Amino acid sequence: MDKQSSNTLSRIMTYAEKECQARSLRLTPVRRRVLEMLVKHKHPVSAYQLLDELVEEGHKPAPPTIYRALDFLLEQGFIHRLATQNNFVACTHLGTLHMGVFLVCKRCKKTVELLGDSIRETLVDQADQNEFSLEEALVEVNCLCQPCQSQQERDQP
Amino acid sequence: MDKQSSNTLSRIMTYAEKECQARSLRLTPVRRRVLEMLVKHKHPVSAYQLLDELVEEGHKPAPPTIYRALDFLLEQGFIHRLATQNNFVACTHLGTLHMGVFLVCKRCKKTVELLGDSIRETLVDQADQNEFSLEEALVEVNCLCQPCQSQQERDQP
DNA sequence: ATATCCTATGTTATAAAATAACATCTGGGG
DNA sequence: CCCCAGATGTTATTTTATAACATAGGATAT
Repeated sequence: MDKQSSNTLSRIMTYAEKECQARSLRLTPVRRRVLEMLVKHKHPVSAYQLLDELVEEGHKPAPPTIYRALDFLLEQGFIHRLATQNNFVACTHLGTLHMGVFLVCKRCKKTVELLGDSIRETLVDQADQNEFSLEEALVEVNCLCQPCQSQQERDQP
Repeated sequence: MDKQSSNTLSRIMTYAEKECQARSLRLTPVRRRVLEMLVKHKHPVSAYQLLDELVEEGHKPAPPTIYRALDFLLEQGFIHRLATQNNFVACTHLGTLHMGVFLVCKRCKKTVELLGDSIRETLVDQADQNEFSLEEALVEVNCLCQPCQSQQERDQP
């Protein structure tokens, strides 16, 4: 891993630790390990992928252990869930109030998380008009990233 | 069923038939039946609920049959999939170019589909800035509808 | 210190959602 | 009529997620 992502990783872990302390919650070894793994991955990963990685490390947790850790991290806003992919991904806007808006390349799965402020405004508005109160939202956008667009053109000219 | 929804049902089925004809595709009995069931339901329903209903009717299809029908209906844009709920719902804006934007009451599951034009514009914009080309998007908004807000207040004052 | 309680984790089993792989049917074009 | 592509049937399996109950471990009060 390069210096940049290493910095990012440690900064995120420090942030998570402080947040947990502030909220009187425990960032236990399993939770910490799962968060670390998610931060290190470039792409969203599934619960069972995480499970397999832990098994390789010697730990042998069962599915509920992973799902409980994921639930915790979701609740604290440290990670997001991409429902169309059955995947989880570390939040890249920790500490910033935002809505989960994701561009996902449907070919290589490269994922970019946006802040989605203007979308949030629109949604609050439209929810209001329909007498719904917005609680939380998930926006998943199936895309092609630039390299995959080029590749696609080469594949099917 | 009241006259209004009956009209809606038959109008939708007629629309689907014409569209299939125009595209040289077959709205087979299974596909037709699944679409009918989805239109009749007020809330999004799961593939296995649909399966159970067909079993009750005497038909005894296996999961692949339902999923193939659902895939067909999704491709034709007659229905949408709500990924966070593992549910499917009939499109309420047939014939209108739109993006799937859903307000879903997290208590009673009442669901409203919006056209989402302004959100689409925003997303195209932001995808562009990130060198992604938008293909399709899913926006699911967890909400509380007005009656459920009131109920919630009564439950937990 | 230790009893107690709450939270987290371990463990086993199972439910729920989706798909793979292959067989069979069917209906429209030659 | 025959053929073939597309649709459905069938069986088995994979993938994702949770239920239910047992155990451990850390903070708090006494």
